[in-house]
Amino acid sequence: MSRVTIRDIAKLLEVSPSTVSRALKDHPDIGQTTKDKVKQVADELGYFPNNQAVNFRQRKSKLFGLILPELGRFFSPDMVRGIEEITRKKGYSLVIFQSNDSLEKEKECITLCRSFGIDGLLVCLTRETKNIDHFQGFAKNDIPVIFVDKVIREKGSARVLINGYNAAFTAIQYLAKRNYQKIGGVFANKNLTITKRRKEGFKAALDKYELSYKEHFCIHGSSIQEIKDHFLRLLKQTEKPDAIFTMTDEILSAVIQIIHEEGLFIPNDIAVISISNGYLPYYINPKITFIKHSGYEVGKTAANLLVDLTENPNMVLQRHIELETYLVELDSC
Amino acid sequence: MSRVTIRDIAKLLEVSPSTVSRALKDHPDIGQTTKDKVKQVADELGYFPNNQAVNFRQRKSKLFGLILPELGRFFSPDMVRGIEEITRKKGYSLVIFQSNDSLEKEKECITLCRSFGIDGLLVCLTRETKNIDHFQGFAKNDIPVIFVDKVIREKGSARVLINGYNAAFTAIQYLAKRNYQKIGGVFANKNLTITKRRKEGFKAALDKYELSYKEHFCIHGSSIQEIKDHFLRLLKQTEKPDAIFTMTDEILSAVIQIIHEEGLFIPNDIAVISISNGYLPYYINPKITFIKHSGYEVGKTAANLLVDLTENPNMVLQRHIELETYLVELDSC
DNA sequence: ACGGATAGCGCAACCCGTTGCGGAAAATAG
DNA sequence: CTATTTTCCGCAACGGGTTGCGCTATCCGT
Repeated sequence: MSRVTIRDIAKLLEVSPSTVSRALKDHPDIGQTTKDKVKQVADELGYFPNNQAVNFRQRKSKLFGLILPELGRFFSPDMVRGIEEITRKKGYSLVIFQSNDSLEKEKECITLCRSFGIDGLLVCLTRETKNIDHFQGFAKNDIPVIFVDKVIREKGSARVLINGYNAAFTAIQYLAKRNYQKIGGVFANKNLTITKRRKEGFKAALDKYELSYKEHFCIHGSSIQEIKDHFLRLLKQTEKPDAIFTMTDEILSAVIQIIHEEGLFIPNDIAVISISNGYLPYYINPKITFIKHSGYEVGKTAANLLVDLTENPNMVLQRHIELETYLVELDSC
Repeated sequence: MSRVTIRDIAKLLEVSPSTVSRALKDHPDIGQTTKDKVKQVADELGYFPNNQAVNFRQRKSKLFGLILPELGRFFSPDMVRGIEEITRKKGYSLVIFQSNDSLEKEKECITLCRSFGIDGLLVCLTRETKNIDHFQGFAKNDIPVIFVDKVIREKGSARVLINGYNAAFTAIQYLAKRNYQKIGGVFANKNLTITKRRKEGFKAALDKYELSYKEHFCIHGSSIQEIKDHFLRLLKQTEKPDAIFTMTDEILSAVIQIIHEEGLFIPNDIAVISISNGYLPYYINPKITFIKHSGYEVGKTAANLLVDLTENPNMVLQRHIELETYLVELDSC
């Protein structure tokens, strides 16, 4: 059974397809009686418009693309949730692609997005991505691209992320005020902008509170396993930190596991603070204080910006948005 | 700058668009020299096919829809990850929709899917959904629909989920063998098939080990808050369970929080076992034993089945798949 | 009754790649 | 050298909704 088209309705009523088309969208050129008849027949036949045809004609797809390294368990699901929510509210749908943290796959995703004729793109870059030249194709066709969360600082690019500098700063400040002296940090891949910003905030806060930055208290890793290994080694050193800052929930989860496995207690043996989306800190016993950032808000903000850029590219002034975070105090370090 | 079409190439080479089209796909009717020239020019101009036009013509979209109540933090991100992986490997892309556990929104999502002309659909039903009549429209157009995880038992429908009965049975068996006598259970909404199946397994195992099923040791809830409230009340009763089974990670996370807040210790005060995707049990101290199910595997299996149903609807025999789970022993109850 | 305004609708092109069919030129056969 | 096949390519329609433009019929005013 083939689907009902506008021409089927037209034939049945002995009018032209254009009349049907206009009648269905209440075009003033069409008389009320005709409109009524068309709508009634459309209803009876169970007609619904073929978006493929419409979008093809209008040269738009009402689709947004979302490329992200991987659907994780903390930040990204919330972000996707926020993106999907806004996206749909505004009449768009969302196609998702995983780049698996591979630059090559990221480029594949881009090709797919282009061939689908997406109207806008949200991207969370892979850790392999060093520049954003491969997104130039979209600019040429006036298709807006917004970088989210894992971004690269490049002028002109639209970016939505949290203020990682302030978040890290706030975390260390909290520890410093509680007289922790030997503050360590566990960070993601050294080369990522997200890591750099958070480490800058980390260092600045240490500086402000006259605590020396100790390189061997800071570890970096690109995978959870690497982080676990490095952190375990850190704990085995003769001089151990008395407090640990973790820059993401993923890292926090790794650190927590090692701490438990080593039979250490929080906060007596070691205090822990993290930038977090705000779930994990509640599962842990004792709960830990964290700097709350919201994947959901980042997602919503980015999606709203994308809609604006898509529909009124020239009206949008603020193309770079950093969301602020806040302290959620759950323990008593 | 508008995008390059097949006609642009045709004009440049003074051939017909059809020749270009055929040349680009190595049609035997076209001479080698022409093919080479076409391909070269296509390359120079940065031509890439307009999928919208192609799909419109072929009356297919190479898009799969995925409707789920909400993107959670445990099972569903992994499932989506698996779906996206297979989907893309097989040449399809994935559009996601959130129904927010509302039947009305679920229907909205269906309308969107239909108007997009998706080639196949994966659905995780809302808790409000009592029947699947509103999916009939897809059947009429030979568009396969697969129900995933949260399904409704209805003959003829394609379903992929875990064997919740066996999973629950295994969990209770584990507790019974360790001589827990007063086993409680925390379940989701009573009316859901997923809940019923797991509770059946729960009861069956109690029965096998001659442990009486106590209604007041079992609680149900539709939201995390509701579950927390009920569970807290359970703990305040004079007769408390000595072990608790939780049917999902979401529920486990709620239960864990209450246990911690009440200052109870696992497993001495109360043992805990859960069906889990396998992350949360590691964050908790002490780690807890769980029945491992895999959102990732469910996603991959469902996506593979969907591809099969889409491409060879008549070849597929097995339209109902239940994945088995296994015990992961982390504690020493 | 006649000129101009307006309401109501149809024609046909358009978006872009695909494909059945037919035709001309070249190659091969006889 | 003619007849037949093969090679290579173009024409035109298709898919389904949209839209600029033009045409006719009715209406109003004078």
